Amino acid sequence: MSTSDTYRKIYAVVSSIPPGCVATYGQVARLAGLPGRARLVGYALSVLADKSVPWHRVVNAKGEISPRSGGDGDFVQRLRLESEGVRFDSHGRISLKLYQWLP
DNA sequence: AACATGACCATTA
DNA sequence: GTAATGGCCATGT
Repeated sequence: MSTSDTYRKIYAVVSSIPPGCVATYGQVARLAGLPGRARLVGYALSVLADKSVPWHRVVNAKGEISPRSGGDGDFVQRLRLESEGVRFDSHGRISLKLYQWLP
């Protein structure tokens, strides 16, 4: 098993998140067979450049968008989610109770 | 090989 | 509600 396989597994799980739903980093890690490696999910997405992967549907455990080093990333993520029907509350957070993906 | 960094999470106080 | 701590591991210097 090489590291690329691990990344592909993560991308596969993220790609399987249905529109209008979100998943947390820890959740993606678990579904990818990597319990406790939530940080790798974040890292995998940070180096991701594949537009076919809906990375914007992945948020942190607080239901908030994680700030990133890139430029417009966090801003674009919010716009994309709202475009899919996901609503944010006054605190800029998502109601996981309503939108979290339950496979 | 060692060290620092990073789109994180859960627990504890 | 906030703050600090430990665990996780790929990448680049």
